[in-house]
Amino acid sequence: MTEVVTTKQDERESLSMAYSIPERRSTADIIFAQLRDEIMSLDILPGAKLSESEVAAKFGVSRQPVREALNLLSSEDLVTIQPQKATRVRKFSMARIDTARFVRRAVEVEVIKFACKNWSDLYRPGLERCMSAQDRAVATHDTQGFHVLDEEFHALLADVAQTPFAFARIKENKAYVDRICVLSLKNTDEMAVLVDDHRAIFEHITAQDAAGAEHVLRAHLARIEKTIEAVRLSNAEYFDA
Amino acid sequence: MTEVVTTKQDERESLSMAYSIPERRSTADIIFAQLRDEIMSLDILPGAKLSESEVAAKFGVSRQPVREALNLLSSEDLVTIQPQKATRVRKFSMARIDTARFVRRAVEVEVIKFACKNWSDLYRPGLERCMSAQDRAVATHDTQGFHVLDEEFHALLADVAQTPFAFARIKENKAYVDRICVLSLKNTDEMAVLVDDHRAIFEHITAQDAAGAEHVLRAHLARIEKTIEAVRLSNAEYFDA
DNA sequence: TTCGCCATACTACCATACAAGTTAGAGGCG
DNA sequence: CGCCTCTAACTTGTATGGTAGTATGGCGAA
Repeated sequence: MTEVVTTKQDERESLSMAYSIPERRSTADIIFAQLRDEIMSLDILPGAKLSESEVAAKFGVSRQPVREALNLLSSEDLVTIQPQKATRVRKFSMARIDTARFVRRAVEVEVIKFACKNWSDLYRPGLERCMSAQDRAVATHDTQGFHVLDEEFHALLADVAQTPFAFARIKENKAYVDRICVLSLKNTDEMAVLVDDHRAIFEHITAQDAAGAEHVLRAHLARIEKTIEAVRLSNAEYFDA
Repeated sequence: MTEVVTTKQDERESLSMAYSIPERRSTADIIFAQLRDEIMSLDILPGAKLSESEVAAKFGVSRQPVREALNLLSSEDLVTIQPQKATRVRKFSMARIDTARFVRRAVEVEVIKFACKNWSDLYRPGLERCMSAQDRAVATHDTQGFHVLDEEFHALLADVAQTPFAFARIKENKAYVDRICVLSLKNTDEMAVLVDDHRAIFEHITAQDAAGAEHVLRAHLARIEKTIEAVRLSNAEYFDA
């Protein structure tokens, strides 16, 4: 298999796809992906120190690839590099959160409009199957599975809109907010409300009612707010001043 | 190369109202900024090879900081790193262009809505001064200056909307498209049309007419399309298949 | 001539060593 | 006792050598 000769961009793209992770990657890429996962899942907490030497020892490699990984994480604002001092996992910043939510909302509102315009019954089975699966996830209290299905639903919307590229941006900003919500225990009632939202959005799109779909979507995306606020109060130590 | 005190980049950094990231101005950062400028201004053309050794020799430093700079450029999709083969300046991709335009439009439409909602006459002098300066730039055929003022105008809109953070995203995506338009000679007539758009947007915002402002903004952002198409035909060698 | 193989010269990648800045703590001095 | 200072142990930043993978050009054989 000489086909594994992919460029760095390809590797990282495939990471965001979450599926089909290539095997042959550079050491730096592996460490980057690993650290990123641990930061996103809060296995490494905000504020934690990430010494080049320590990480290098942990992975059994030299400092160089670790350094490159940390540089990339820094470019994603996941860590802060203080020269000659320390590298730390960046804490949550309300400004960053607001930006992420703002951009995500803006992009997805635009996506919804295209989805209404391009609606075809060809997309109906996929969306209905996804929502049914969400019902089952709620019934079985499968928060993990629901999270995956929720993301799939929004990906399907982007498919309908024929703007799959835009979903990458939605996902980016969604991921940052989701990282915070790991700290919050979602109960089944809240999940059920989200499924209702999905159904309402679906109905408006099938009716090609852009204004209605937008209205529900905005309310849908606003629901996360009280969760964020709760986490901010209960876990203030993970937030920037 | 250790005594790096002040460069012209410092002032440009201070312009961005971003977060208070401690400025680390290492050799790698300088090389990154320099290469980025040269790529963005097309001093280095798409497809050109960027060998670690050559760049290192050019700057009189070792390969390591150059390598880090290239990694960061790679994370911004400005270069492609082909392991053990070469590192090249990435060519234009229509998919990437469409994504950038889509996101920019989505975000700025949202910004405009907030601007209408939050309008106050306090913002009037700044915007009027900016538009007057644009008139002068058109009159003196100062395309360079117009470009700066155009960006300032859209930044001011974000100020009105009280979403300065969102402008960072607008600027990111705007920059990618602007890079292409370097290849196109803007004539004064086109610039005058853009100023008219700005005035129309301004009027709608002062009247707090969100729908009207959005309509003009969409038309405004669509004007670039024919420029892109022209460049794509006249400079096909800089585009990906 | 044309095809296939191999040596060679390139590339990015990784490891190691050294340099320079920061912080914390021990110890001397007022 | 309290404060200042200096040292030592961290940290990240840079330089350099060596390694593995890739493309290319030349040579030999069909």
